[in-house]
Amino acid sequence: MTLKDVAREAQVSTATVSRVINGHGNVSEATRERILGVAERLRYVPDSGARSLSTGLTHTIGVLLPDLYGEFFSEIIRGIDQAARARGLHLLLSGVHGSAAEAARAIRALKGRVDGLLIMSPYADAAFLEEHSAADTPAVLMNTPVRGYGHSAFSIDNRGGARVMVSHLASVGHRRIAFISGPADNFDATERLAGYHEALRELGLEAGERVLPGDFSEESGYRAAQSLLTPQGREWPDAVFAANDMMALGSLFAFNEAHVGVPADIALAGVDDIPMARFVSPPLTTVRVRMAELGARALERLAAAIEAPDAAPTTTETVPAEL
Amino acid sequence: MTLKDVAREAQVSTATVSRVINGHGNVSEATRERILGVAERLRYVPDSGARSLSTGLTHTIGVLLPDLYGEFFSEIIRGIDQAARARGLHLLLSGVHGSAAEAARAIRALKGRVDGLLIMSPYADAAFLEEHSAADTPAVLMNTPVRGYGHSAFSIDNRGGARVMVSHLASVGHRRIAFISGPADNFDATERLAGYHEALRELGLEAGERVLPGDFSEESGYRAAQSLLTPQGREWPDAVFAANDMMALGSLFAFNEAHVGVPADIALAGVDDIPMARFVSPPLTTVRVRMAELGARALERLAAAIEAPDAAPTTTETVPAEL
DNA sequence: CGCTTTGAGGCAAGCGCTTACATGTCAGAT
DNA sequence: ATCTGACATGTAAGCGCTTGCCTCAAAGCG
Repeated sequence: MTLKDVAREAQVSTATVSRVINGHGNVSEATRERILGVAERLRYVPDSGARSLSTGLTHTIGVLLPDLYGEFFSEIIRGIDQAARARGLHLLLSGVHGSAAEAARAIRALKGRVDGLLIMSPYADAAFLEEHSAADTPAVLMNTPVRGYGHSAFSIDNRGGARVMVSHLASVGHRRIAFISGPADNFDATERLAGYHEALRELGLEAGERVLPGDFSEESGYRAAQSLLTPQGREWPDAVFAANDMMALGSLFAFNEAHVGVPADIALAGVDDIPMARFVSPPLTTVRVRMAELGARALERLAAAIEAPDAAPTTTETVPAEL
Repeated sequence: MTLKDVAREAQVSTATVSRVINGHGNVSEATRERILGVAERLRYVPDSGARSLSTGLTHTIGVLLPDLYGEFFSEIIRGIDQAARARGLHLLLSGVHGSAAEAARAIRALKGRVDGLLIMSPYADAAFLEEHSAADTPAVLMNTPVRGYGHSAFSIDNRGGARVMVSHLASVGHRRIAFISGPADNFDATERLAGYHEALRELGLEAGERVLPGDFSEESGYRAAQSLLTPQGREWPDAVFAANDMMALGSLFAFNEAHVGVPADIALAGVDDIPMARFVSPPLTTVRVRMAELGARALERLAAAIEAPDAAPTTTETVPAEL
């Protein structure tokens, strides 16, 4: 079952068998076929582990993701897998839940198993990688707060997406646009909030600014909407823009309960384009993020970096489309 | 950066360093600490690839999944990952879309990289594994049509789930229960249909039997429901049981459009417990399948088989719960 | 006809690590 | 004072594969 067995059986040296298996030249057609025959008969399958040791190439890339929940991640993984398959690469998947220490351990455990790293983790900044990953292991960061520093990074254009949505709401006539924010320690959330602020400023709509607290949960969206409806002397906004779809859904339920018409009385928008957004009535206006594309592009970039470790590392952004 | 470097620097043989790194005894406390110090200073990280070669253990298991779409798979992966993490195992993920040949290639490419295989694929029957996978590589099948034959297998209890749902519908008084079936070549779909038939027979409700064609798409559920409503001389059923939630949703829209009250005029049920089922109004009655649990249990079983290749292989089923 | 090419294939040195076995030491035991 | 272990290390043989370099003979050359 090893190279050596095939060599013995075919009466040649292991070198020749190796050449045949790898399609390197300098083997006569006759022996070539004999060896192929023997290999077939013996059901020889090369041991990729051993091959990796001697070539230094694993054709595998390590993927570190913070959590494996939901549509969001399955989309990323799908994109990565698709691109990897096209390039003949394998994926070593690692969910990193906890601390930076756990992330570090995960990265170290990958030494010698992967040719490169695809990382989405709050801890993965340049210093962290410098510290825990071999210098010669290319890495691409996904959706990370930090930029540049010798590693490529792909991020969702949260800020831009939020601005596009605000512009859209403004363009259909809304002036007082409220925002339901996400967790303050969440990168996506703060970026979306920043985009909201920027857009208001640009459009001169600061007067209608109103930010309600939220934590990405449906529940928090529900509460935020309710707080909006209590007659506190302040007028209702024309539109409510939630930092994610779940909160938008929560708001929708609150509005429904209060018999506030959407979009008749108040417009409602979210971010994420979760499948559900399409199915509620009225369908939610939402910003789509093409996660699969993000994953695929990150993989492509990594693959390129592996093949030619001299291409300039850039920070690029995935552009979200309005839905 | 290799064992040898550490050995040289610490003025000992590689054997001793190896012993220290792996915590094998017979090393004096003094050298032990010296070596640890040097390793730290040199930022030595063992090459797991090389280690695998010489120990024959990779601490990695290969996961073959047919498709990487949606909640369904992210749940399976989450369950697997969780169990793997608990056991210190890594996951080599491989999406297999196309033919049996592709699946075979994927399996062979894993030779020497994994200690075991977790497979969900229509092609993966015993003969297939026999043919393409090394005899000494344990494998566990998930949700596969074929049973036993020396490999453990975990399946969703589609049949039982369907029966439970039919019983439930019957117990709340429905007598004429229609079924919207899934693709005829889909294992899950045919099992659910079989469960439906069985339950009707057991309950003596064959008279109300009615099977409508569907293909798991929302669209097909919509059409099925419409076909039910056209006055063809036949009475409406009391209840409609769709082979999956998407079709149930489609039906729901059709009923809403036709101003047929759910559940007032007709009951509606599905299978899968997709998140959306909770959010439509009225919430769908649905059968839940704990995919994460399935994945986790399959991984556990595989891990056990790797550690002790002599445990009896069994075919077990995941039990779905009514929601 | 002697000499350089060239194609086919073998030799053997790794890749980085583990581990059975051998060696050397020193503290008791006799 | 000699012997016997127990303990701390070193030696070296792999694990399965790749590859630079070398050999050998047949073919091409003037």
